[in-house]
Amino acid sequence: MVRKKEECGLASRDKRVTLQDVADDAGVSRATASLVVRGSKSIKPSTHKKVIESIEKLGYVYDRVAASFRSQSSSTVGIVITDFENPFYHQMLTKVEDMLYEQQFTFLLGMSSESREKQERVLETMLEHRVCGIILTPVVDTQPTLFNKLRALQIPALLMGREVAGSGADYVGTDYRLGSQLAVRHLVEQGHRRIAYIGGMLPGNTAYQERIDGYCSALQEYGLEVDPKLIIPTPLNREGGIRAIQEVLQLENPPTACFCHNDIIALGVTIGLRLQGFIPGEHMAIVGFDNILETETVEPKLTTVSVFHDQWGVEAARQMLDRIGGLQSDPVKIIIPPKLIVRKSSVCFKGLPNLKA
Amino acid sequence: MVRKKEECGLASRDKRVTLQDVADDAGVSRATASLVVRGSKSIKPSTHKKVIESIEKLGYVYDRVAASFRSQSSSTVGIVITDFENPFYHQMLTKVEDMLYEQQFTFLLGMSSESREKQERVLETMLEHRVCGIILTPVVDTQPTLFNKLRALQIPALLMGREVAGSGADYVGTDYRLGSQLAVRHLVEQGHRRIAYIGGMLPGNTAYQERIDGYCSALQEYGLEVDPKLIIPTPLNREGGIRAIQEVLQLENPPTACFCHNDIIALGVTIGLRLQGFIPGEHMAIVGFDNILETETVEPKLTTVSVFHDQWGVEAARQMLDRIGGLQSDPVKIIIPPKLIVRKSSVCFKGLPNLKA
DNA sequence: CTGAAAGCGCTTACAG
DNA sequence: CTGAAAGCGCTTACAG
Repeated sequence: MVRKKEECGLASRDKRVTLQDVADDAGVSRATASLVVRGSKSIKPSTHKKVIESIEKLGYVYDRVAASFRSQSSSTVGIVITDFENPFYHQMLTKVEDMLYEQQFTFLLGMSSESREKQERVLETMLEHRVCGIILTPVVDTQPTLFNKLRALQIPALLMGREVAGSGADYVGTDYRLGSQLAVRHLVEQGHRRIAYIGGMLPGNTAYQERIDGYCSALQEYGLEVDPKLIIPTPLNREGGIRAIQEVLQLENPPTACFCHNDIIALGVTIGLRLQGFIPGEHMAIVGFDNILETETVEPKLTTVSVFHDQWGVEAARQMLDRIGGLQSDPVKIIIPPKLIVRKSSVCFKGLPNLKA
Repeated sequence: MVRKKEECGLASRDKRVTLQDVADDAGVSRATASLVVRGSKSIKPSTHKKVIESIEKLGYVYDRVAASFRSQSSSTVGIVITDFENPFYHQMLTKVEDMLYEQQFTFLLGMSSESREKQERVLETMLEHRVCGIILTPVVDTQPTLFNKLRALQIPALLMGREVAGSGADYVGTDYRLGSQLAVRHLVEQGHRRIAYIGGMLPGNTAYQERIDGYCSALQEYGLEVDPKLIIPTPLNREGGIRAIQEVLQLENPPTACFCHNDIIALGVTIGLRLQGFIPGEHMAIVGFDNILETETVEPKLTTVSVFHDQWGVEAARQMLDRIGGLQSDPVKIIIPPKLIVRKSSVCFKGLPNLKA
């Protein structure tokens, strides 16, 4: 028996089922089928049913690429993070995913690895994919010109945690200055007079600068002097904390408390103290920043400043959805207030043993 | 002065610059411009230069949606994970992102939250977006029928860490059975005779079942009996570890060592021991599974089974790229051999103090 | 190496 | 509520 090519099993399997096929099968027009697929209310129930049945029968898969293309719209949001290791992103991404998903949006994820060049290329790729919005944790030295193209294409952008002056983008973050003040005030109230700041110092980056400001101003509130020797720059990871505390312990006149840039560093400080034979908390008070999960399970539990990263995700998604919905306004700054979480690491201090022994 | 609408600033800003605009500006045809954009070798350098200049001048952004649509191809891979909290994913995603990015692929990320229904909907959305491949960590009770549609559409799928019998998908994982054997043998060699297994027991899931098998068979190698009371099911998180060790410590005849389903549970066990006044490692030997970063900074450092999750990412990306490239073959199983990493938590045992005191 | 024409699978007015 | 026609911005043969 001779078959025409279109009737061959192989040929038909290679061919995608289209809305036209569904319409033919259901005995309606393509336009009608399209309305059914998109859940229009103005379709007779009996017609709706027929079309749905044909869709199931034929295994039709809606082609969003074609739909986006035709309507020149998009349901894809681009999210660019610096890396996957930082626990900060997990709560944030979980919330953002949840909320965007609810509204039928999908997201493209990119990673900048703290490289300005990679960030630029990732962003360009996302524009090529016609995302309808971008949520970005900018790398440290991001220039405002990065956002020129986004503005020209009228694609809303939202920055997370790090501001870029002149970007014209919305911003979600916290008041790092206040957070640092809360931490340092608490330590002073606990009786500490010499308090180290352990963390990065990247000039021009607000998230860094504000912490230092808060640290200094809180000390000054109590008439305490800022000793530059107690400001210890270090890489923002566990190792950085371990190395920094070794440095601290060798100072002429060591501090009795450490306020750390983030929890990861504070955990490094905890480890580092043990490595040197000290008891974290008892010999040296410690306060972190972020309130990651590990702060509750480390011994001693870590006092920290919670910045509610899950809330950042909620606000970022909400604001982005508003912008995608067409909201026109000047750039918005959403600041989630930080809160001090007091745990054992800052309230069990017994004094430093003689270091020079 | 009367202007035609097309000449208005506003109208032209709303209109996307197309390849035709670039071609017009450069004085070539659209086909030529298309070749330049896609980096064809068969274009005169002078023509290439003219087109590139026009692209920059006009701020042209390549429209991948249109290109994908026309060529009926795709450069987007879908990745579905169960959640963002598990550190397992971080190394894996980092490698996958890197390698796909090198090859000009982008990825859509979805989260199943261990819900079968959500997993199904996320997958459907990805198909609608015409991904060219799917990398999936399936939820525990995933049915092989989930993959029928993928097969019909000839979209390659790859499973990470959990097999689904009959799925027809490629698989990247480790030998959980061997990993458990390595851990338990080590504990027996250290003199332990009563060794608990703390972790989930989800029947039908190979990643779980294989661990139990390895645990039992290693004990039997040494002629030790398997005591069902020492197999403690618990949620796969820190709290689960904390609660499980409390249970263990109340047993009539408690074990002297715990082999844990993963590092997070082992960290919970460590915390739990301290909470009860015991010294982890000295009073109870502990071995984890995964080799996450935290195992090196906890006190005592955690002995664990490394399964090289970064290597999973490399292999998954490589295999997926092969499939996307058209590789036809039966489903492949890529097994990364596990390795025991001995640290302090399993080699400083001094014996359990009298529990019933 | 370049140009003219067709078409990917939808959505969008516009009639009926 | 339904149908016929146009077109989104590219790529793909096919001639020249």
